Parts: sequence; structure tokens; C-alpha cells
Amino acid sequence: MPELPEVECVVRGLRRRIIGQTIERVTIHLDRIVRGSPLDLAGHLPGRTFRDVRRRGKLILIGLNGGLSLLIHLRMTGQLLWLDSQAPLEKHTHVIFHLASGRHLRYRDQRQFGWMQLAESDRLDEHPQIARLGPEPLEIGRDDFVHLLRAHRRQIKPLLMDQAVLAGLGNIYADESLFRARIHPLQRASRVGTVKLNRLHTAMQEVLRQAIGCSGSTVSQFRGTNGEIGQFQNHFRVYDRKDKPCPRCRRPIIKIRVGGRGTHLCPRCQRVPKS
DNA sequence: GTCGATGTTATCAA
DNA sequence: TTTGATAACATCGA
Repeated sequence: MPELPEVECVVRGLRRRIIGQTIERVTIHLDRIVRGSPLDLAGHLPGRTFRDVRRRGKLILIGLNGGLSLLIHLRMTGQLLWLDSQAPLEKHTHVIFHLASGRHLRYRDQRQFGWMQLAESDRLDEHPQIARLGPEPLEIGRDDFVHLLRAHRRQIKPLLMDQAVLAGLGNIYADESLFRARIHPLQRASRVGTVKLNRLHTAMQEVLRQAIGCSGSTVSQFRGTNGEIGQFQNHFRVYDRKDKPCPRCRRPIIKIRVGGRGTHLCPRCQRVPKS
């Protein structure tokens, strides 16, 4: 579900709400969500205060006093909700942070693929989940971006979604970025020309910024910290628009499979690569 | 009722 | 080096 823009919106929502809040206790209803020892998490967090909230790729990093950080990955259907402690317990709520203020920070996850883990704040850079990530799509410069993609011979769409290459793009924003740059998702990255790669850099950053400005995309599951849904799905040009007219040439959008993922494109604007 | 799909990622075989 | 399949899980729509 959540890609870079959605995670960014969650991070901003959390930042506004939880900083300075103290954890009274943590209840874990589904152990599999917590990596490492669940008891460890429930044991170390009470009494600590949230200090800062950051994002790296699709990972959420929450700093606490005393040198600990909580890493959270939402994967497909994870949600972090800021609620009154009296709010009715929603289905698929797996972890609850009970705060001294009487509020709850609740982790919900229908498909249970997401996870959280405690780590030492001063060694985050060495954490395996962080160390292997590629550069941030909104921070990388155009020339670095072009050189980065050029160096690989893979199909460009799976390459864009490879978190070790670029950290934060997922299925929606890969499709949307490629459409705007008019690049076929099956094209080998090393064979895409400089003009198109430059265009892709611009398109990618524009799409991500617009999506963040729209509070993300909600296809079915995504919710902000307040339970609010995103709006960027109303601006999709190809994603989830199979058979609808291409906004540029009016040809119907098609859906194919690339790297095992549903992939949307305009067959006229994004020309099929030779062989 | 069954099948295939879903915004993620880790792992394995070819 | 790169790919495709598979798996984790619940739900929805055809």
C-alpha cells in the first residue's frame, strides 16, 4: 500500500502529534508484527518519550529518549492511527501504544506483512534494513540519477522499484513516473536515452511531490494518522485505469505484467522496446 | 464457492 | 546478473 508519499504523510502526521508524548505501556496482540523479542519492546518502551519522526525510503524511524529508535515498515496494509484511548477497537489492531496523555497510537494491519523493531539510535546507519537502501528519489540530483539507472541492464520498472537502487518508489509511482516520461516499463535501463532519463527524473520528482501534496493515494486501504484518505488517486494517469483513455492521446490504457506486478501503460505514448 | 488480484519484500531456483 | 515463482495474509470482485 504505502509508498514514499504515503509514508511521508504518515510521518508528518505523527510528527505533529506524538512528539513529546510519553509511553505508559505497550500491548502487543500479534507477536509476529514485532521483530526481535516482543517482550523486549513492551519492556523497554514504557516511560520513554517520542523525540522525532523521520522517513528513509518506505521506513518510518521514530526516535525515543535514551538512545532507542523504533523502526516501522507498513508493507502492504499497515496503518498508524492516532486515537482517543476510548475509541472502539478496530479489527486488525495488532499493537497499541498507551500514552500518558490518554491517547493511543495504534498499529493496524489487515494482511499482517508489516513489522516494527527496536534499534539503537546511534547505529541506525548500520541497521540492515537501512544500510541496503539506495538514495532518496526526492534528493538525488538529475545527473546522479541518470548514471545510477544507466549502470543496470534490467527492465526499467523493476529497477525503479528496487529499494537497493532507489528507496521509496512502489508500483503506483513507478507506473505514473514512466508514463509521464513516456518510457516503456520493459525497456532495458541501460538502453534508455539521456533525454528520456532526464525526463524521468523530473517526472518522478513531480509525481512524488504532487502526491505528498494530495496526502497520498488511497486505492483501498491507505489511511493517514487521523484515518483520513489520500486524494492523489484522482490524479492517476495510468495506474488502475485499464481501458480508460490515455490523458495524452486518448488510446486505451493497457495492463500487462512486469516483474510479477500489474503494470499500466499507454501503448502509443510508451513505445514497445525492440525485442 | 472459487479464482485471481491487491499498494511489499525475502528467498530460491533457473 | 537477472528473472520468475512462491510465500507471508485477509479481503474484494468477477
